[in-house]
Amino acid sequence: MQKEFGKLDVCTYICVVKLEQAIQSTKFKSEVQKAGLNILYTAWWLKTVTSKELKAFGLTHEQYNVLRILKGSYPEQMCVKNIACRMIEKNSNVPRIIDRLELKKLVERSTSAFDKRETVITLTERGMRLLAESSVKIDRLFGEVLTISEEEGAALNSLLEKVRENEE
Amino acid sequence: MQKEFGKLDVCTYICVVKLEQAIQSTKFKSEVQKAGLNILYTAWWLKTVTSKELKAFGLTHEQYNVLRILKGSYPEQMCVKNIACRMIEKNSNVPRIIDRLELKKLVERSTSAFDKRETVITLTERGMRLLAESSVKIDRLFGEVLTISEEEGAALNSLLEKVRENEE
DNA sequence: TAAATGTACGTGTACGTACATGTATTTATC
DNA sequence: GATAAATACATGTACGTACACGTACATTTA
Repeated sequence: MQKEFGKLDVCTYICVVKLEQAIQSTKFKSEVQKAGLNILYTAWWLKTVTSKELKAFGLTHEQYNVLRILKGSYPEQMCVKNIACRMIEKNSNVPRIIDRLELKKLVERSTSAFDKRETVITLTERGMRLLAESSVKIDRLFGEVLTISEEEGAALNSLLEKVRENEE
Repeated sequence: MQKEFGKLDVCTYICVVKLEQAIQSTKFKSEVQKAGLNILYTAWWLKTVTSKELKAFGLTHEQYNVLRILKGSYPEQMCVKNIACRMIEKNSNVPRIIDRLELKKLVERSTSAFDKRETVITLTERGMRLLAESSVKIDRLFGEVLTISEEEGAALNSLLEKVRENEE
């Protein structure tokens, strides 16, 4: 049985449009405050939608990201540090994610010859194959789900960068 | 020592504006794909900024949210289910978050008289006080950090709702 | 009213995040 | 060249998420 919240279950939430309905709140202090919550909620929504798709491949969102980053510099290998600095969530514990990928034989660890402190990660044949299969699905999903136009995408990008303009 | 990624440490990331710089990538397939990553990154950024502020109060982002939700219906009590359906992350394990708030004596659990399956949560005096102090700080932080205008906030909100318009 | 079904919540597990610390190795400094 | 500082990574802990399942209680149905 699917977990439920109020009258809506998790599947329903994925189709819910309005923030007010999603978090059962109508009183926001301002559009700006609402935007903050909206960013958090939309990120959760995006992650959930893609995670559901990745489940068929036995991958988590984060494991998929690491595989994609590795592919990005293929055939050049990458060390853990260089993977970490490309992750979206900057506190990702990359060694731990690598542990799981290694268990599934999707990547291999070896010590760098140039700097023995570095652990160099290689995508295996199997990892390449799984990534190829899953990324087709994910790209298609994004195409189906994110139906905003390029212009709207660009507008969204410039607004989000503006949001992040200020430091602490 | 602060954890580092490439040349940037976590504190630096908080001030980084451009997504390209943040995730060390310049080749996005489209503005729409970039927007997807931008939403995820901005959400991480927002959470990190507020979590740092909440640390002074011994609260996590999620614990703070639960306290705020409780205050929202104060003095009326809330059951676990009704808290859960107001959380931004819909799979939050609310009983576990309540466990920690209860340990810190910020809330109290009791069984509902109307429906013995329900656990009713009450904000304690101490919880009220801590929430009051911390929310002043958080509201101020948001005011300082989110310097977009109300119009920009409204534009952002309508774009984000458009992003979520499509189901799986 | 007895049995079946549904609901609310607690709890267990795998995984991820945030952060601190330990260890091996490299680089900087004297 | 020896020592100190910095770096790369692994690992431990507390907490959160995603999800499955168990138990107590409520509601529906026969």
